Amino acid sequence: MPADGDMHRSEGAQPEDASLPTHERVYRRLRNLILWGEIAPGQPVTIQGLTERLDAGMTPVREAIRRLIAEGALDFQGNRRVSVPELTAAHLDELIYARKALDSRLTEMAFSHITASDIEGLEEIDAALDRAIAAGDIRGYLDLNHRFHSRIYTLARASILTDLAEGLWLRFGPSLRVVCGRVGTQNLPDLHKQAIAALRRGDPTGAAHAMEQDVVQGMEVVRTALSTG
Amino acid sequence: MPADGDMHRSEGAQPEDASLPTHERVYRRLRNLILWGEIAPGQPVTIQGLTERLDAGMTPVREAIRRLIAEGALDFQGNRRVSVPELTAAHLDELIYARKALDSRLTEMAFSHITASDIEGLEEIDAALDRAIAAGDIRGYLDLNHRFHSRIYTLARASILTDLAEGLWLRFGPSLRVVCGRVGTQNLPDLHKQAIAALRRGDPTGAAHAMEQDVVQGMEVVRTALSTG
DNA sequence: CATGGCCTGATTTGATCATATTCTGATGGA
DNA sequence: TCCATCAGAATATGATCAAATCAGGCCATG
Repeated sequence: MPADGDMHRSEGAQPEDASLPTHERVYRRLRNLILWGEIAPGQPVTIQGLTERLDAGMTPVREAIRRLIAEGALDFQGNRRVSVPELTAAHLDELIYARKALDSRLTEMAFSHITASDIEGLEEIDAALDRAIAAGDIRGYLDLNHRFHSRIYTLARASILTDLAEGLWLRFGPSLRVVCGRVGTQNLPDLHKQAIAALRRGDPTGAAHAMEQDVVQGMEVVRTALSTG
Repeated sequence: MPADGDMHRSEGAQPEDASLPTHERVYRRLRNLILWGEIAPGQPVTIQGLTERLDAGMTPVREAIRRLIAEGALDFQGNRRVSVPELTAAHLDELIYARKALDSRLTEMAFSHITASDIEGLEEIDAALDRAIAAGDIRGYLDLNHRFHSRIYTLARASILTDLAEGLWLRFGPSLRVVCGRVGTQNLPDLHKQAIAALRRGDPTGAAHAMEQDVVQGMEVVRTALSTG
């Protein structure tokens, strides 16, 4: 009977706050630190430094670091040295290729499962994204842009490809923030509306193509910013 | 002075024996256990079981498991349960798509750097692979086939795409062994010679296409074996 | 009286920490 | 310039604590 059980679910502000194991919490916090550029690329990462900064024991920190290394978000430089990797032009080419392949395919797959309310959800995110751009809210733009793509991944119900795609965000995310600080929000690409329109009209190939273009344009902004920086 | 230290290097057969950190050694051994199907898909993996089996402390085992979970080689099923994931038809579709995209692209990129001696190295591996097929040596076939692809990845000098591609091997490797036990080695695909010929004649697109076909055919063998099993 | 669900406690397993050990990189003297 | 010493950080262990699973018995019910 559903009378008891499942009480006081409301406590905790962020969804990350629940009584998850410490290593999981440390992992997420550290990942966000990296993703939001609060640990700059090239900067070394020490275990003991993190135990203080995150107020956690060594074992959880250690596991979080290993995990992020495996995901490519951190770089293990042989001699016990760990740092946030810096994005090179060559790496960017690889990332563009992989993201094109993954995001377009996932968009195509999402079409098979998508419902009208799913599309509305995407439009909501995109509308919020427009507001963030108009307001010059860079952090909001980055967050919502990621959320838009991430939502599509979820709809595709393709766990492996989603894993791969999310993993790529960890690799260029740290540089995104640096880059956007220089570029501003005025001419950021947003082909999301084209993708949504294609989904609505029942054109998965068109949607996939639009998303692919969105990815390319976004990554090209990064490239120019990197080369001029 | 090299007089002392570094004595009796000869013990231990594999090259994995060197004085690497324990967590690294544990990681590799565990990865091989998974890759060679010695831990069957679906079978649970416990930390304490591995500390005994691999004769290591808890911390290194723990780190190795986290790493393999992050790489998708192990599956963390909510409540502390860790196991080798089982390959479904849907997962196989995703893997085929990703491998097609990655292997073909990496072959193309390898062409830019490839030398005559590199090609000879590939031919050597492929010749050994033929011998393994003729001898019905399944394990040898699997090992050499992986080595062939892996060599190409190395030549491409694309660290991110290589990471992704190697990660995929961890996902279907465990099932490969099971599958090949049923199929035998007679009609295993080997389009490597076409790829090598294309590389030799200076045709990167042809080489990429050949490798893509090789991947597809190999994965299709897995698919039929999975569906009939 | 037999059966099935539920509860409880024992055991297994995971999570975390404090600590000992080893290794790296740097510094300073020969 | 090179080597030895030294500080500091990472690696690794085992102990301890907490959580979850499983088994077996109890009670209610048919």
